[in-house]
Amino acid sequence: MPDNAPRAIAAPLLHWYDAHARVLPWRAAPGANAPDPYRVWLSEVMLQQTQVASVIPYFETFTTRWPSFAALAAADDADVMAAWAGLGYYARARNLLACAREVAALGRLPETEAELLKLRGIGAYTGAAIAAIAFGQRAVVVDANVERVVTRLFALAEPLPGARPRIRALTDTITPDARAGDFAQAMMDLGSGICTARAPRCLLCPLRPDCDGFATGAPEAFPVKAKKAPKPQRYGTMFWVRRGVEVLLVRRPDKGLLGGMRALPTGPWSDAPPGLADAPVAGDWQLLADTVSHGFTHFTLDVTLATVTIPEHSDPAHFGADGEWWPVDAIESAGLPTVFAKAARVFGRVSC
DNA sequence: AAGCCGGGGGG
DNA sequence: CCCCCAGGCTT
Repeated sequence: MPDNAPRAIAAPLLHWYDAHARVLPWRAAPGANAPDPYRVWLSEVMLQQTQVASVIPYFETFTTRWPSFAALAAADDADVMAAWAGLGYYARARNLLACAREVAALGRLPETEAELLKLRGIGAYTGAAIAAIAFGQRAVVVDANVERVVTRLFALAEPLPGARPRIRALTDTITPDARAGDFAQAMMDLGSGICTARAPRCLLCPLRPDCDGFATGAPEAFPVKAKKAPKPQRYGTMFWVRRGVEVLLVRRPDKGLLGGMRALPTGPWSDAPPGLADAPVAGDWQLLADTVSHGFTHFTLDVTLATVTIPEHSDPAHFGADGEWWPVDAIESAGLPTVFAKAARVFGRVSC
Protein backbone atom coordinates (compact mmCIF):
# COMPACT_ATOMS: atom_id res chain seq x y z
CA MET A 1 0.00 0.00 0.00
CA PRO A 2 1.48 3.36 -0.98
CA ASP A 3 1.46 6.11 1.56
CA ASN A 4 -1.09 8.52 0.12
CA ALA A 5 -1.01 11.11 2.84
CA PRO A 6 -0.34 14.64 1.57
CA ARG A 7 3.28 15.56 1.80
CA ALA A 8 5.27 18.73 1.44
CA ILE A 9 6.51 18.54 -2.12
CA ALA A 10 5.89 22.08 -3.30
CA ALA A 11 8.41 23.91 -1.14
CA PRO A 12 11.54 21.91 -2.05
CA LEU A 13 10.42 21.64 -5.66
CA LEU A 14 9.87 25.39 -6.09
CA HIS A 15 13.18 26.07 -4.34
CA TRP A 16 14.88 23.82 -6.87
CA TYR A 17 12.95 25.44 -9.74
CA ASP A 18 14.05 28.93 -8.73
CA ALA A 19 17.65 27.82 -9.22
CA HIS A 20 17.34 25.42 -12.16
CA ALA A 21 14.36 26.40 -14.33
CA ARG A 22 14.98 25.98 -18.02
CA VAL A 23 15.10 29.21 -20.02
CA LEU A 24 12.41 28.80 -22.70
CA PRO A 25 11.09 31.35 -25.19
CA TRP A 26 7.50 31.16 -23.92
CA ARG A 27 8.46 31.71 -20.29
CA ALA A 28 8.58 35.18 -18.83
CA ALA A 29 12.03 36.26 -17.69
CA PRO A 30 12.59 35.64 -13.96
CA GLY A 31 11.01 38.47 -11.98
CA ALA A 32 9.17 39.79 -15.04
CA ASN A 33 5.44 40.26 -15.41
CA ALA A 34 3.15 37.38 -16.23
CA PRO A 35 3.82 35.74 -19.59
CA ASP A 36 1.76 36.66 -22.68
CA PRO A 37 -1.36 34.39 -22.74
CA TYR A 38 -1.05 34.07 -26.52
CA ARG A 39 2.47 32.71 -26.21
CA VAL A 40 1.50 30.39 -23.37
CA TRP A 41 -1.44 29.01 -25.35
CA LEU A 42 0.59 28.59 -28.56
CA SER A 43 3.43 26.84 -26.74
CA GLU A 44 1.08 24.51 -24.86
CA VAL A 45 -0.63 23.40 -28.06
CA MET A 46 2.70 22.87 -29.81
CA LEU A 47 4.00 20.93 -26.81
CA GLN A 48 1.17 18.39 -26.88
CA GLN A 49 2.96 15.06 -27.33
CA THR A 50 5.98 16.95 -28.66
CA GLN A 51 9.32 17.58 -26.99
CA VAL A 52 10.61 21.04 -26.13
CA ALA A 53 13.56 20.91 -28.53
CA SER A 54 11.26 20.13 -31.46
CA VAL A 55 8.88 22.96 -30.60
CA ILE A 56 11.29 25.87 -30.17
CA PRO A 57 12.01 26.65 -33.87
CA TYR A 58 8.30 26.38 -34.74
CA PHE A 59 7.39 28.63 -31.82
CA GLU A 60 9.86 31.28 -33.02
CA THR A 61 8.52 31.10 -36.57
CA PHE A 62 4.89 31.37 -35.50
CA THR A 63 5.36 34.20 -32.99
CA THR A 64 7.39 36.21 -35.49
CA ARG A 65 4.91 35.72 -38.30
CA TRP A 66 1.71 35.81 -36.22
CA PRO A 67 2.46 37.65 -32.93
CA SER A 68 -1.09 37.73 -31.54
CA PHE A 69 -4.46 35.98 -31.57
CA ALA A 70 -5.72 38.64 -33.98
CA ALA A 71 -2.86 38.13 -36.41
CA LEU A 72 -3.21 34.36 -36.37
CA ALA A 73 -7.00 34.56 -36.68
CA ALA A 74 -6.54 36.58 -39.89
CA ALA A 75 -4.01 34.17 -41.43
CA ASP A 76 -4.67 32.01 -44.48
CA ASP A 77 -5.33 28.40 -43.52
CA ALA A 78 -2.87 27.06 -46.10
CA ASP A 79 -0.06 29.25 -44.73
CA VAL A 80 -0.61 28.02 -41.18
CA MET A 81 -0.81 24.38 -42.25
CA ALA A 82 2.41 24.75 -44.26
CA ALA A 83 4.16 26.44 -41.32
CA TRP A 84 3.13 23.53 -39.10
CA ALA A 85 4.49 20.93 -41.56
CA GLY A 86 6.97 18.59 -39.86
CA LEU A 87 5.65 19.15 -36.34
CA GLY A 88 3.07 16.36 -36.58
CA TYR A 89 -0.46 15.80 -35.29
CA TYR A 90 -1.88 18.17 -37.87
CA ALA A 91 -5.32 18.30 -36.24
CA ARG A 92 -3.57 20.59 -33.76
CA ALA A 93 -2.94 23.14 -36.51
CA ARG A 94 -6.55 23.05 -37.67
CA ASN A 95 -7.72 23.40 -34.05
CA LEU A 96 -5.18 26.17 -33.47
CA LEU A 97 -6.72 28.29 -36.20
CA ALA A 98 -10.26 27.57 -35.05
CA CYS A 99 -9.30 28.50 -31.49
CA ALA A 100 -7.53 31.70 -32.55
CA ARG A 101 -10.70 32.77 -34.36
CA GLU A 102 -12.87 31.94 -31.36
CA VAL A 103 -10.58 34.02 -29.14
CA ALA A 104 -10.49 36.90 -31.62
CA ALA A 105 -14.28 36.92 -31.63
CA LEU A 106 -14.36 36.87 -27.81
CA GLY A 107 -11.82 39.67 -27.66
CA ARG A 108 -9.49 37.86 -25.27
CA LEU A 109 -8.46 34.44 -24.01
CA PRO A 110 -10.75 33.31 -21.14
CA GLU A 111 -8.97 33.02 -17.79
CA THR A 112 -10.78 30.17 -16.07
CA GLU A 113 -10.10 26.49 -16.61
CA ALA A 114 -13.79 25.79 -17.29
CA GLU A 115 -13.99 28.47 -20.01
CA LEU A 116 -10.70 27.42 -21.58
CA LEU A 117 -11.93 23.83 -21.86
CA LYS A 118 -14.69 24.95 -24.23
CA LEU A 119 -12.18 26.09 -26.86
CA ARG A 120 -10.98 23.92 -29.75
CA GLY A 121 -7.81 21.97 -29.07
CA ILE A 122 -7.82 22.69 -25.33
CA GLY A 123 -8.34 19.58 -23.21
CA ALA A 124 -7.80 18.74 -19.56
CA TYR A 125 -4.04 19.21 -19.60
CA THR A 126 -3.85 22.35 -21.72
CA GLY A 127 -6.76 24.07 -19.95
CA ALA A 128 -5.18 23.53 -16.55
CA ALA A 129 -1.73 24.53 -17.79
CA ILE A 130 -2.92 27.82 -19.30
CA ALA A 131 -5.03 28.70 -16.24
CA ALA A 132 -2.04 28.11 -13.97
CA ILE A 133 0.82 29.45 -16.09
CA ALA A 134 -0.80 32.39 -17.85
CA PHE A 135 -3.30 33.45 -15.19
CA GLY A 136 -1.81 32.26 -11.90
CA GLN A 137 -4.79 30.16 -10.90
CA ARG A 138 -4.54 26.98 -8.92
CA ALA A 139 -5.11 24.10 -11.34
CA VAL A 140 -4.14 20.44 -11.30
CA VAL A 141 -1.80 20.04 -14.25
CA VAL A 142 -1.12 16.45 -15.28
CA ASP A 143 0.98 15.59 -18.31
CA ALA A 144 3.24 12.60 -19.00
CA ASN A 145 6.04 14.13 -16.89
CA VAL A 146 3.73 14.62 -13.93
CA GLU A 147 2.40 11.08 -14.32
CA ARG A 148 5.92 9.74 -14.13
CA VAL A 149 7.00 11.91 -11.19
CA VAL A 150 3.82 11.23 -9.20
CA THR A 151 3.75 7.47 -9.74
CA ARG A 152 7.35 7.39 -8.51
CA LEU A 153 6.76 9.71 -5.55
CA PHE A 154 3.94 7.44 -4.36
CA ALA A 155 5.28 4.15 -5.80
CA LEU A 156 1.92 3.72 -7.51
CA ALA A 157 1.84 0.25 -9.07
CA GLU A 158 -1.56 0.51 -10.77
CA PRO A 159 -0.95 0.45 -14.54
CA LEU A 160 -1.77 3.25 -16.99
CA PRO A 161 -4.16 4.27 -18.35
CA GLY A 162 -6.42 3.00 -15.54
CA ALA A 163 -4.37 4.82 -12.92
CA ARG A 164 -5.12 8.27 -14.37
CA PRO A 165 -7.90 9.25 -11.90
CA ARG A 166 -5.71 8.16 -8.99
CA ILE A 167 -2.73 10.11 -10.36
CA ARG A 168 -4.84 13.22 -10.75
CA ALA A 169 -6.07 12.92 -7.15
CA LEU A 170 -2.52 12.48 -5.87
CA THR A 171 -1.33 15.46 -7.92
CA ASP A 172 -4.14 17.50 -6.39
CA THR A 173 -2.83 16.69 -2.91
CA ILE A 174 0.62 18.10 -3.66
CA THR A 175 -0.39 21.14 -5.76
CA PRO A 176 0.05 24.42 -3.83
CA ASP A 177 -2.40 27.34 -3.84
CA ALA A 178 0.36 29.82 -4.62
CA ARG A 179 2.61 29.63 -7.68
CA ALA A 180 0.59 26.79 -9.22
CA GLY A 181 1.99 27.67 -12.66
CA ASP A 182 5.57 27.51 -11.46
CA PHE A 183 4.77 24.29 -9.63
CA ALA A 184 3.45 22.70 -12.83
CA GLN A 185 6.45 23.84 -14.84
CA ALA A 186 8.78 22.67 -12.10
CA MET A 187 7.22 19.20 -12.19
CA MET A 188 7.72 19.14 -15.96
CA ASP A 189 11.31 20.38 -15.78
CA LEU A 190 11.99 17.75 -13.15
CA GLY A 191 10.41 15.03 -15.28
CA SER A 192 12.30 16.17 -18.34
CA GLY A 193 15.76 16.51 -16.82
CA ILE A 194 15.93 14.51 -13.58
CA CYS A 195 13.04 12.10 -13.19
CA THR A 196 13.50 10.75 -16.73
CA ALA A 197 11.83 7.68 -18.18
CA ARG A 198 14.86 5.41 -18.58
CA ALA A 199 17.54 6.30 -16.07
CA PRO A 200 16.35 8.81 -13.45
CA ARG A 201 19.06 10.95 -11.85
CA CYS A 202 17.85 10.50 -8.30
CA LEU A 203 21.09 11.82 -6.82
CA LEU A 204 20.24 15.25 -8.23
CA CYS A 205 16.57 15.17 -7.26
CA PRO A 206 15.24 17.64 -4.68
CA LEU A 207 12.37 15.23 -3.90
CA ARG A 208 14.48 12.16 -3.18
CA PRO A 209 13.83 12.26 0.60
CA ASP A 210 10.09 12.23 -0.11
CA CYS A 211 10.11 9.62 -2.85
CA ASP A 212 8.64 6.16 -2.22
CA GLY A 213 9.85 5.06 -5.66
CA PHE A 214 13.45 5.86 -4.74
CA ALA A 215 12.96 3.92 -1.53
CA THR A 216 11.95 0.83 -3.50
CA GLY A 217 15.36 0.86 -5.21
CA ALA A 218 13.79 0.71 -8.69
CA PRO A 219 12.11 4.05 -9.41
CA GLU A 220 12.45 3.44 -13.16
CA ALA A 221 9.79 0.73 -12.80
CA PHE A 222 7.16 3.47 -12.53
CA PRO A 223 4.82 4.23 -14.17
CA VAL A 224 3.57 0.73 -14.95
CA LYS A 225 2.07 0.63 -18.44
CA ALA A 226 -0.18 -1.80 -20.25
CA LYS A 227 1.42 -3.73 -23.11
CA LYS A 228 0.94 -2.31 -26.56
CA ALA A 229 -0.06 -4.16 -29.70
CA PRO A 230 2.53 -4.57 -32.47
CA LYS A 231 2.33 -2.02 -35.29
CA PRO A 232 0.87 -3.29 -38.57
CA GLN A 233 2.80 -2.85 -41.84
CA ARG A 234 1.06 -0.99 -44.65
CA TYR A 235 1.98 -0.04 -48.20
CA GLY A 236 1.33 2.74 -50.67
CA THR A 237 2.54 4.47 -53.84
CA MET A 238 3.37 8.14 -54.26
CA PHE A 239 3.01 9.68 -57.72
CA TRP A 240 5.38 12.33 -59.07
CA VAL A 241 3.67 14.01 -62.04
CA ARG A 242 6.22 16.21 -63.72
CA ARG A 243 5.08 18.99 -66.09
CA GLY A 244 7.94 21.17 -67.26
CA VAL A 245 9.60 22.60 -64.15
CA GLU A 246 6.56 21.83 -61.98
CA VAL A 247 5.15 18.87 -60.09
CA LEU A 248 1.57 18.07 -59.09
CA LEU A 249 0.62 18.51 -55.44
CA VAL A 250 -2.78 17.88 -53.86
CA ARG A 251 -4.45 18.80 -50.60
CA ARG A 252 -5.43 15.91 -48.38
CA PRO A 253 -8.95 15.72 -46.92
CA ASP A 254 -9.39 17.48 -43.58
CA LYS A 255 -10.24 14.28 -41.75
CA GLY A 256 -7.79 11.45 -41.27
CA LEU A 257 -4.06 10.96 -41.54
CA LEU A 258 -2.11 14.14 -42.44
CA GLY A 259 -5.48 15.84 -42.86
CA GLY A 260 -5.54 19.21 -44.57
CA MET A 261 -1.90 19.04 -45.59
CA ARG A 262 -0.36 19.57 -49.00
CA ALA A 263 0.89 16.24 -50.34
CA LEU A 264 1.93 14.17 -53.33
CA PRO A 265 -0.92 12.20 -54.92
CA THR A 266 -1.41 8.71 -53.49
CA GLY A 267 -4.06 6.06 -53.36
CA PRO A 268 -5.24 4.66 -50.03
CA TRP A 269 -2.70 2.67 -48.00
CA SER A 270 -3.24 -1.07 -48.20
CA ASP A 271 -1.98 -4.37 -46.80
CA ALA A 272 -0.02 -5.15 -49.98
CA PRO A 273 1.90 -2.85 -52.35
CA PRO A 274 -0.77 -1.26 -54.59
CA GLY A 275 1.58 -0.55 -57.52
CA LEU A 276 0.16 1.89 -60.05
CA ALA A 277 -3.45 1.57 -58.93
CA ASP A 278 -4.94 5.01 -58.29
CA ALA A 279 -2.38 6.81 -60.49
CA PRO A 280 -3.68 10.38 -60.98
CA VAL A 281 -3.08 10.39 -64.76
CA ALA A 282 -2.58 7.79 -67.46
CA GLY A 283 0.93 7.67 -68.86
CA ASP A 284 4.25 5.90 -69.11
CA TRP A 285 4.89 5.49 -65.38
CA GLN A 286 8.37 4.57 -64.21
CA LEU A 287 8.93 2.90 -60.83
CA LEU A 288 11.99 4.01 -58.89
CA ALA A 289 14.33 1.47 -57.36
CA ASP A 290 14.39 3.42 -54.07
CA THR A 291 11.48 3.22 -51.63
CA VAL A 292 10.59 5.29 -48.58
CA SER A 293 9.71 3.95 -45.14
CA HIS A 294 8.04 5.96 -42.41
CA GLY A 295 6.79 5.16 -38.94
CA PHE A 296 3.46 6.57 -37.79
CA THR A 297 1.94 6.23 -34.35
CA HIS A 298 -0.05 3.11 -35.16
CA PHE A 299 1.46 1.60 -38.32
CA THR A 300 4.61 1.49 -40.44
CA LEU A 301 4.36 2.60 -44.06
CA ASP A 302 6.48 1.43 -47.00
CA VAL A 303 6.06 3.58 -50.09
CA THR A 304 6.79 2.82 -53.74
CA LEU A 305 7.74 5.82 -55.88
CA ALA A 306 6.40 6.31 -59.41
CA THR A 307 7.16 9.10 -61.89
CA VAL A 308 5.68 10.30 -65.15
CA THR A 309 6.25 13.36 -67.35
CA ILE A 310 3.28 14.92 -69.11
CA PRO A 311 3.26 17.50 -71.94
CA GLU A 312 4.19 21.02 -70.92
CA HIS A 313 0.87 22.62 -71.83
CA SER A 314 -1.53 19.92 -70.69
CA ASP A 315 -3.71 20.57 -67.67
CA PRO A 316 -5.71 17.52 -66.70
CA ALA A 317 -8.97 18.81 -65.20
CA HIS A 318 -9.09 15.63 -63.17
CA PHE A 319 -7.56 17.22 -60.07
CA GLY A 320 -10.20 19.84 -59.45
CA ALA A 321 -9.56 22.60 -56.94
CA ASP A 322 -7.31 20.41 -54.82
CA GLY A 323 -4.60 20.13 -57.48
CA GLU A 324 -1.69 22.55 -57.56
CA TRP A 325 1.38 22.78 -59.80
CA TRP A 326 4.42 23.53 -57.68
CA PRO A 327 7.92 24.47 -58.87
CA VAL A 328 10.19 21.48 -58.30
CA ASP A 329 13.05 23.76 -57.26
CA ALA A 330 10.93 25.18 -54.42
CA ILE A 331 9.46 21.91 -53.18
CA GLU A 332 10.95 22.48 -49.72
CA SER A 333 8.67 25.50 -49.29
CA ALA A 334 5.48 23.56 -50.04
CA GLY A 335 5.02 22.55 -46.40
CA LEU A 336 4.90 18.81 -46.97
CA PRO A 337 4.58 16.44 -44.01
CA THR A 338 7.75 14.49 -43.39
CA VAL A 339 6.81 11.28 -45.23
CA PHE A 340 6.13 13.31 -48.39
CA ALA A 341 9.22 15.46 -47.91
CA LYS A 342 11.32 12.28 -47.76
CA ALA A 343 9.79 11.05 -51.01
CA ALA A 344 10.20 14.44 -52.67
CA ARG A 345 13.92 14.40 -51.90
CA VAL A 346 14.26 11.02 -53.61
CA PHE A 347 12.20 12.14 -56.61
CA GLY A 348 14.22 15.35 -56.84
CA ARG A 349 17.47 13.40 -57.06
CA VAL A 350 16.18 11.19 -59.87
CA SER A 351 13.92 13.57 -61.73
CA CYS A 352 16.44 16.40 -62.27
C1' DA B 1 -12.97 2.90 -23.05
C1' DA B 2 -10.54 2.46 -27.14
C1' DG B 3 -8.78 3.98 -31.45
C1' DC B 4 -6.82 7.53 -34.29
C1' DC B 5 -3.41 10.93 -35.06
C1' DG B 6 3.47 12.50 -36.42
C1' DG B 7 7.79 12.94 -35.64
C1' DG B 8 12.18 13.10 -33.52
C1' DG B 9 15.24 12.13 -29.47
C1' DG B 10 17.61 8.85 -26.66
C1' DG B 11 18.99 4.53 -24.59
C1' DC C 1 15.76 -1.18 -32.58
C1' DC C 2 12.76 0.14 -29.17
C1' DC C 3 10.26 3.37 -26.10
C1' DC C 4 9.12 7.84 -25.08
C1' DC C 5 7.00 12.39 -25.27
C1' DA C 6 4.13 19.76 -22.03
C1' DG C 7 -2.76 15.18 -25.41
C1' DG C 8 -7.24 15.92 -27.79
C1' DC C 9 -10.90 14.33 -30.58
C1' DT C 10 -13.95 10.87 -32.25
C1' DT C 11 -16.73 6.83 -31.96
